[in-house]
Amino acid sequence: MGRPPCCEKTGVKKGPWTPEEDLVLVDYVQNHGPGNWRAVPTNTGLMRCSKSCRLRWTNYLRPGIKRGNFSDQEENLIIHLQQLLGNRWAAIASYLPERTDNDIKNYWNTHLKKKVNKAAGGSGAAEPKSGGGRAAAPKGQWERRLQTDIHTARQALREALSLDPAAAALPPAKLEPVLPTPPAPPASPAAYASSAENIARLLEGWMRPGGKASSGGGSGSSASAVSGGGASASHSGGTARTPEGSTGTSKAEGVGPAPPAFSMLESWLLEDSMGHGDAGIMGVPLSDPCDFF
DNA sequence: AATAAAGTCAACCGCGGCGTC
DNA sequence: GGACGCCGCGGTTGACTTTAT
Repeated sequence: MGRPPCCEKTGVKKGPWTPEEDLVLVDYVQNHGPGNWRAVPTNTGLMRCSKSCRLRWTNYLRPGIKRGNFSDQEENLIIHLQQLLGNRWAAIASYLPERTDNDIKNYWNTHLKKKVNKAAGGSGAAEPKSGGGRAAAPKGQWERRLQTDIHTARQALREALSLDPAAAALPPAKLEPVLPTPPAPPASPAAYASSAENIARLLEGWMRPGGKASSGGGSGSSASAVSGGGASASHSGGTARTPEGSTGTSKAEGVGPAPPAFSMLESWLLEDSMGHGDAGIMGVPLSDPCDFF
């Protein structure tokens, strides 16, 4: 009614992305930076809608994202954050810089939900359900509410991290100076270059005879070589991945070291324990305590 | 070895928020 | 102040893979 479908334009391609399309998109983002997605299809000739381009970039081509292989710390963190924030995957993802909201959402729906439900004895208490899909409160309000929850969140994080022996074993020396705010997306050309490397590897695996070229998209879409069976090839950013094109699921990968995100979180927690307070958390100063609700 | 069922994940859809005119 | 357009988010779907029978 009010709004026409975003991709009503005829000729807009849907479905899995091909490596060629990925290359075009990466090339464009390298030159122009992410953003102005509306202009991407027209400037690149990609027969994709702007949304699709943005999604592809943020979920797969963006450098520095890690896929599959969620560690116990990450699991615990997601569970706790989910309890605190509800299904605000973007907000949760901001605490896991290497993970995309889509990835976290999928992981929650496929793994953690069951896990938590089981742990809760099927009481169904695991889902706070922050108001039927959309936030029950306006954004500004929930952000403020989130800030009030910071202490609770920290406790939860501490809990989450302390539950995992591996976390406790992490040498404090690894902790880096930290911004408590979620890391900003990479902006330097070098960062984009790493994305180009992703694509290069992707193509490498795609063209390799044994590389399961089109196994993914059984229905003839070569892109599934990227997103399906060979999906892992497209996301080397940050984590070393074998070009074997394993299924991209967690079992296909070895257990890696704790992600930097956890160093950050731990550092944040440490800072807190040392009395550095909330300054800077969420990067948004709480203007007025009276604003709460 | 073949088939069915379950699990996983990439992508799409629709909605709401925010900025601009 | 209202209308319009773009962006981002969360829910959902469909295709593919893996596991069980």
